[in-house]
Amino acid sequence: MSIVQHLGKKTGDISAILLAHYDVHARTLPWRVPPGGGLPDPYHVWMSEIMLQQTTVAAVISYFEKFTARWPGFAQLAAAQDADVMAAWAGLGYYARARNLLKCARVVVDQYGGFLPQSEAELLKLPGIGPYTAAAITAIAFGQRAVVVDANVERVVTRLFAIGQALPAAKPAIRAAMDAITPHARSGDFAQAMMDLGAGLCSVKSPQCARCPLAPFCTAHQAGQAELYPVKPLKKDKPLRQGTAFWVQREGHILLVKRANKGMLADMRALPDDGWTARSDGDGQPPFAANWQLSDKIVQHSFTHFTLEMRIAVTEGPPRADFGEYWPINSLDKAGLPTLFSKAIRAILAERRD
DNA sequence: AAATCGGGGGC
DNA sequence: GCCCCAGATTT
Repeated sequence: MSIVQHLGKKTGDISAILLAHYDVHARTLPWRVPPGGGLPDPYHVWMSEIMLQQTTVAAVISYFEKFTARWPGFAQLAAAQDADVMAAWAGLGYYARARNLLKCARVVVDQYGGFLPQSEAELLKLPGIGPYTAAAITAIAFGQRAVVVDANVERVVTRLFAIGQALPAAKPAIRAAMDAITPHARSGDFAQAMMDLGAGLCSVKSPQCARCPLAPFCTAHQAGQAELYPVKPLKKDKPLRQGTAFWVQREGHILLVKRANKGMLADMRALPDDGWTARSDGDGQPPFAANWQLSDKIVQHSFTHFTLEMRIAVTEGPPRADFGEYWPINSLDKAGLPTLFSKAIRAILAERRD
């Protein structure tokens, strides 16, 4: 018997009860309008959904405010300088999203008259918009029914129906179950209600089933095993890589470079480095011959699939490098550097204060 | 199907 | 320290 058949007539009860709960308990977020307040601005929905990919609400809020204040709509964003957008995204991570954000805004302006297409299939063709984001925009911004599945929904649904298959193999079953409980009216609110539930009561570690409006429907809870779902795949161990970054100082400025347009931290402004990657250590070779002094400070930074220990070599005065740009030390916070290099700079400046 | 791609918050 | 997060894209 399939999950959908097993649900029977309870599917409507789940959405009705959860929506009633959402009407009272919805989180207030900058990209939302209160329940019953009509549809939000599609530009805001799109912007928030891109920023929220694999990123917590708490980390996104200030970036959302900054971006929408500086670029209030698709037209303004499409006209922005690439480097300005990349710098504004600095610190949020997954920088391919920033490049795709800009690409997408330009496609919307050039090919869609400045408005997002309203069909899920058409949204799916746009840069940076995958199955989750296309469904979320369709439901939340345009009020059309769509089946929205993110990590919160995966957790809530696997618990509701005790789906014991491991991720990612469980995804088709999860989607089928979400499809079965998604209402035709207010499917956007329903999706957000499921996400609020996953971010709050139905948490990873210690779910608060006693306060959950869906507890009467929840198979995992009834078995006292909510925290066992979803079943995750074993994760591989992260390698430790060694690398070096180079601090080239001249007359109150330091040398910054633009990283390659592929791979780690692509297109971002950065300190020169010795070519470290996720797969191999750097070669330790500086960008040019000089009197290099190796700092005692070592920056440790953990990425998704490896950890980097980065040493910092310092040189001052001539020779002048014939590449990159010299940036004023006292405004390095405005250079738009990824966190790894911000850490390195803080380390050197702290060393000098000591 | 598996690997790649950041960073911070929670515990 | 480890786990996770409003995933998409490439390999």
